Amino acid sequence: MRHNSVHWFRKGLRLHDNPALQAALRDCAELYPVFVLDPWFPKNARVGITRWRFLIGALADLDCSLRRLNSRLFVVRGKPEEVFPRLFQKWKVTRLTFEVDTEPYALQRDKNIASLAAEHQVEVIQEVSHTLYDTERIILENNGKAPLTFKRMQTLINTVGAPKRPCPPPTLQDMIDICTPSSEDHEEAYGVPSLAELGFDSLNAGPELYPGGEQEALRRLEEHMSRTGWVCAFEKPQTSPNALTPSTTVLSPYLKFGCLSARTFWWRLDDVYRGRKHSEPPVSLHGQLLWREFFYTTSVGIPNFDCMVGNPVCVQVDWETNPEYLAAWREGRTGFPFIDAIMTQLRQEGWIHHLARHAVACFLTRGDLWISWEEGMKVFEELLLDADWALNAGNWQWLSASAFFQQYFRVYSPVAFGKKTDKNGDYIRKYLPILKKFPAEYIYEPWKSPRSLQERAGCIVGKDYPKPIVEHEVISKKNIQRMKMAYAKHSGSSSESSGKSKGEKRKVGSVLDMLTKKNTKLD
DNA sequence: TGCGAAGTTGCTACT
DNA sequence: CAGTAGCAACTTCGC
Repeated sequence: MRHNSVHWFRKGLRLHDNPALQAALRDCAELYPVFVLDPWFPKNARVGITRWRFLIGALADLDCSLRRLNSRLFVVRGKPEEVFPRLFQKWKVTRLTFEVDTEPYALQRDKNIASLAAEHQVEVIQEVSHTLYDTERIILENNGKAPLTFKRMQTLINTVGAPKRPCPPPTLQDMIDICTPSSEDHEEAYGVPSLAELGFDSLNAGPELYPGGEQEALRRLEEHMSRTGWVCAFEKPQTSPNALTPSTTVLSPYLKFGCLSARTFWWRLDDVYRGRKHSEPPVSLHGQLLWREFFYTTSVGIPNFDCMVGNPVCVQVDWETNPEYLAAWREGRTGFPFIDAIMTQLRQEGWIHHLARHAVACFLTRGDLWISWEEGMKVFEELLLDADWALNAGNWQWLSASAFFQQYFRVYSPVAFGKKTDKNGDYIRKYLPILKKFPAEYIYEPWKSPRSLQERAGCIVGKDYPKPIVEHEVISKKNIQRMKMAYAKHSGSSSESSGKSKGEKRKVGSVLDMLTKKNTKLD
C-alpha cells in the first residue's frame, strides 16, 4: 500500500534529523508538508514581533528547501482540530507524522488530533527528535520522578548512554516516486504569512540579527564548530554577559524552533572534541545541551511547572504586586544602567546572554523588586527569540531561588556584576546612548556623579535618565531575610506532610500519565 | 535514618 | 591581578 502522508511541522522546522518526516516518506505516493498557523498562539502564547519574524523566516526557508525536493510547504490557517479533518478528506490522507512536543498545550492538542486521525482511519506516527532523549525514559530511569539536580541528571544520562545519532535529511533520490500536488493558487491559499497578516508593522521591529531558518542554523553551527580551540575551551561562566557582540553561539533560537537538531549539535560537538582535551559539563557546550535537556525533563515530571501555586518543588513566596516596578523593569527604566541596557537589548534584538538574564531575573525577584518570577517569565516569553516554555519556567525558578537553586544569599549586584567583564561600560553606552558621555567611574551608577558632570554629559539624572528605583544595598539584605522566612515555611510544610505526599504524589502523577500517553501513540 | 559534601555562574576585602 | 576567606547558610544527593 502506498500512502498519502501529511507531515505536520510545529517545532522541528528542519529537514535534517527529522525522523517523523522520514517516516512520512516511506511507501509514500503523495507528500503534504503542513504548518498550521494556529490562532491559539497569537491569542494565548505571548509572541512578540521579533519571534514572529523569526518564525516567518524559518517557514520561508523550509518552503525553499522543500522546493528543492520538488515539494512545497502548506501553511494552513485555522485550529488544528478543524483543519485536519478537512485536509484528511481533501487529500485522501492515510498517514500523519509529527515530532513529539511535550508542552502542555501541545500534549492536549496532539491527543485530540490523534483521535481525530483514528476516526478518519489515518495512521499517526510520532517521533522524539526535539530533545536528546525521550524525556519520559529519563523520568522512568529516575523511578518516575524528575531529577532535581544537574548531577542527578548526569547520572541518569550515563546509565542511558549517548543520544541517538541524527538521521540524514531526505534527498531527491528519496523523493523519486513521491509528488506534492500543488496548484496555481498555492501562494494565496498556503503561502508563508507576512508580519502584516499577523497584525504587526515591520517598522516596529529592531534589526534582524538572527534570521530564522534551518540554513542559517546550520551555517551558524559550522561557523562556530570551525573554531575548534574555542569550542574545546568553552566554559559558560567565563563568557561575558555584556560583550558588544555575543560571546556565545546564539544557537538557542534555532534549537527552540527546531531549525537545528539538538542531536546534530551534540554529535557535531563530539566530532570537534574527539582526540582533543576539552571542557566538560556543566560548563562545556555539551553541558549547555544537557541543561536544556534537564529543564525539558523537569517540565514533564513536575506538575504546574510554569507557576508557583500547585508546583510541588517551588518555594511559596509572598511576592508583591507592583505594576510600577514591573513596568520600569520591562521597559528598561529602573535607573540601574546595567539592568536597563540588558532590557533594551532584549527588546530590540530578542537575545541577551545567559548571565545577563541572571542579572535582570535576580533583580526583578529575590534581589531587589520582590516581584514574582512568573511576571518575569511572561516578559521573557514575549521578547526572547529563544523563549522556550520549559527552559524559561525552569530558569526563572532557578534564579528566583524558588526551585533547583537554594543559595538565595548569593545576590547579583546591578552595579558590580557588569563591571567584571566591562569596566568601561561600553555595553551600557551602546544600548543607552543617553549615558554615553559619562566617565567609566560613574557609568554604572550615574546618580552618584556630581551635577556639573551630569550637565557636561548632557544627561541629568532624574530628568533625562531615571534615579534608581530602589536602594540595592539596603533592599537586597532585607530580601535575603524574606527569602529565609519563605524557606523556613517551605521546609516546615513539606516535611510535615512529606511522609508520603511530596515524592509519592509526583511519582503517581507522572508515571500513570506517561503510560496512558504511550497508549495513545498509534504507531 | 543521618550526616557530610556539594551545588552552572555573588560580593567584598584581603593577600 | 589572581586567588581565597568570610559572609550566612539553603537543599539535595548519596553513602
